[in-house]
Amino acid sequence: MTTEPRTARGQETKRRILEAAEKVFAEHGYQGASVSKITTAAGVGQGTFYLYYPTKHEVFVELVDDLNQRVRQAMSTGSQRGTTRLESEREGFREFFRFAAEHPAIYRVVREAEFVAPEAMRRHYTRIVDGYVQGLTTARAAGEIDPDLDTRVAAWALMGVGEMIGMRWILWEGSDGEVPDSVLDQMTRFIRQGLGIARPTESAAEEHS
Amino acid sequence: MTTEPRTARGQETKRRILEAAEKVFAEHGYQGASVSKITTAAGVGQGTFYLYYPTKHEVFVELVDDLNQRVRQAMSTGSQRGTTRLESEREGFREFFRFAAEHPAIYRVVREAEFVAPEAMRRHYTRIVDGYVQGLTTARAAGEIDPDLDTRVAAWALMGVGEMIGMRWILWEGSDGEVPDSVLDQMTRFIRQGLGIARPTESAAEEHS
Amino acid sequence: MTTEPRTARGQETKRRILEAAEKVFAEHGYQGASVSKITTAAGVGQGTFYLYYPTKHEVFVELVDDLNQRVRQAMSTGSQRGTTRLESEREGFREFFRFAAEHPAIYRVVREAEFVAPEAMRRHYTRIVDGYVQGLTTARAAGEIDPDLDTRVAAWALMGVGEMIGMRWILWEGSDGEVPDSVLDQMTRFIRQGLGIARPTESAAEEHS
Amino acid sequence: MTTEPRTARGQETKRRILEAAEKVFAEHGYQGASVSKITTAAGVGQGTFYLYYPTKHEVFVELVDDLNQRVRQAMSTGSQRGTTRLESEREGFREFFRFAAEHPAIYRVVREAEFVAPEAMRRHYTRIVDGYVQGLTTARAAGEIDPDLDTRVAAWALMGVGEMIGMRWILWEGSDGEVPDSVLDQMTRFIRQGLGIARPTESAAEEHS
DNA sequence: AATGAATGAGAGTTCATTCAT
DNA sequence: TATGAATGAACTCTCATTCAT
Repeated sequence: MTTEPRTARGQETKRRILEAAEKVFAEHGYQGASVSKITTAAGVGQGTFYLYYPTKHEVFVELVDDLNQRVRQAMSTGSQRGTTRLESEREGFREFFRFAAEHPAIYRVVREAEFVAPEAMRRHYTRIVDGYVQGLTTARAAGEIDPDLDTRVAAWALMGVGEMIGMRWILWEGSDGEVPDSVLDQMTRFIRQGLGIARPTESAAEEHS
Repeated sequence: MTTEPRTARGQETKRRILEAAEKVFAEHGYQGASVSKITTAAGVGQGTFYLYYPTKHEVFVELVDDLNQRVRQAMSTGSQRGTTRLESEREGFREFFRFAAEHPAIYRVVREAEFVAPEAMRRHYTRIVDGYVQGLTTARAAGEIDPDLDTRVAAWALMGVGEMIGMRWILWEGSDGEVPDSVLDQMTRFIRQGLGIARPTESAAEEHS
Repeated sequence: MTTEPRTARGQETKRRILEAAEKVFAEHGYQGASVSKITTAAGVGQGTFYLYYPTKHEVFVELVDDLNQRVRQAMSTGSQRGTTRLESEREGFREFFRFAAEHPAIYRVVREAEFVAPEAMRRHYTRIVDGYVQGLTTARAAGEIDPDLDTRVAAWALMGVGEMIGMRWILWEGSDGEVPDSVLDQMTRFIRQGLGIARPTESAAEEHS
Repeated sequence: MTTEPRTARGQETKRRILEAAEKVFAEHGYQGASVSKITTAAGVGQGTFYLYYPTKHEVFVELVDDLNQRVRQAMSTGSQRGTTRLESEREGFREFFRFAAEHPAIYRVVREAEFVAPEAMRRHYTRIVDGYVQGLTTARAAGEIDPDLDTRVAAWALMGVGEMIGMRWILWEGSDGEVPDSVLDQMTRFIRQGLGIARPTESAAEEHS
């Protein structure tokens, strides 16, 4: 739905607009953001915006999709660091929180977007949940988690836990917030038990005080 | 911050404006709602609005607080129906979902509000979480739940689970959605385990197929 | 489709806007006219315009209808001055030209409007033609004109003659143009013969030098 | 005022732009047409337009002149088919209507142009009228028409009749409208009488039922 | 010759808010 | 208490035109 530039110069311009959009949306929210704020931030003329995006709504959608891709990438990277299911979850969340802390936009803007671009939002959440479902299904097959758990419901529950904790400790605690280890520990404990994962052996350090 | 009417007629007018505001915000979101839409829906003149509310923002805050009160009331009622901690949680959520299904506004609008009225939002979430913390603390003292769990973190986690499941099954599944019992069961199971509540005796019916 | 003011003050304002619109449309044409030019000319704020007219298009339609009413009134008045069919036609045209000379807007704007508000234009022309048809039908019944003439076709033909002559001699000859008597005479002669009206007796003065 | 291409390739390009302009102006009117729509329709880059036309206004003028030439050609051809003055008029109009039916653009666009390019319009009308004047003058010299008629006034009257009938029966009756023979007959009758042409002998078929 | 990129002025329209009645 | 009138700033979006390649 967006127009692809045909020259290198154009691509550069479009990229700058998208970056500016992220900054502006993050600072003012969807409604508070205006095309003119975006173009000013990007250092281009107002009309230039419409060369690449038909509407303000459309940049927003592209931005959400872009952020979604990046956050999933981050989570996936974190997840692969873990050797057990639990470690995977924990590291996935850690990366998620880190990403969120570096891009508070994703929280604020994405949450606000439910009203303004529902499809984009659903795509966003669904994609993340799909990742969880896959991981959980594999884990269940391997006997690592409660065999009676519905992986889809569990996945949405995990999503919710992560989102809420993130909102509370990252967004609310000032802009450079970070989820403290103690909270991450408690959260991991809750999730471990919720998923029915056996308690790690004493040697395994669950509690990184 | 809002002006209290001095006559009965005035009270009636203010009430009608608030009701209209709920309807209009629910339908159009915060930005899409206009004062004129609200006054039209309320059947009063445009100027009348400003007799009771100094700004559009202020009705919104009052509305959020009002909804918050009602949702907490509903949850509390449900909660008291339960005889064990687990039943309390389950019934609390059930009422929460029921309320949400009847007032999809609360989800949409409240979620959107994060940006537009952050203080109101924090108050909203904090109040609900406070209720949870209280319940959980009592339960922990009674030995009903995992003694090592940080009740505050757990409360936020519960909040997140409820919100996300509600969003997914109530808002997304069409407007008259309802969370199916099977999902509520799975969710309850996840929470029971997460909180470290002992499995109910066989006689207790956890699985309402 | 326009909003009626509920107070005297409002009516006055709406009237001023319509008057300003006539002036501005006359000067700049439909496209060249802007709402802001109109409101400036009317001495009101830009937003005030939208209190009474939903769009620029809508004032235009109201204006065309208004002009139409006035021009038909003028023609009718002139027409009634004549004692014979021919005199009626002649005097009707004379008034038409006089009106057009005083309101060059009607020509320019109305002609331009075919593209921008076709319905309004058709209404305009049809109403005028209807007047002609009525007059011609009566005259035909009275044996005053060619009995084999289709009054509808004749009416459109008359319309065309008047419009074109008016455009040529009023609009083109400078803004305060007036159709010279000699032209009106020639035109009347053409029409008299075209309609098959018997030549007036010598005593009757057809040629008003 | 337009730039003449120096190569065959350039000529081809300019021609394509003019053709595209006709289509686009016909569809959207003068203001609704944009240079970018024209260049897109022509399949050339936006900048290319300005190689051949200094402004949007200028293509329009060229287009009007072009259409004028074609319509006069068509009328002339029809006219020459007639053996008497009356037949000439009738056949001229027939071709005019045929052309208009095939190019509704000419009506709409040309009429709209009065405001946007008055000089072009006057040239357009004047040229057609000049043709009439010439024909009528010849006919008058040959004693075919009313010797007291001012040929110039009569020519403008004829113009008006044709335009109005065409507008009514071609533009309004759906896009593939055609002036019915009965209307053409009536119109011819009106004109014949108006011009003071003697009634054709019985053998001549005036009424093509 | 041809093009896509870029621009900024200006368009129509909305709306929270103020004010006179 | 209640109201409709009025406003102007701000918004999104369009477009004729210029320019570097």
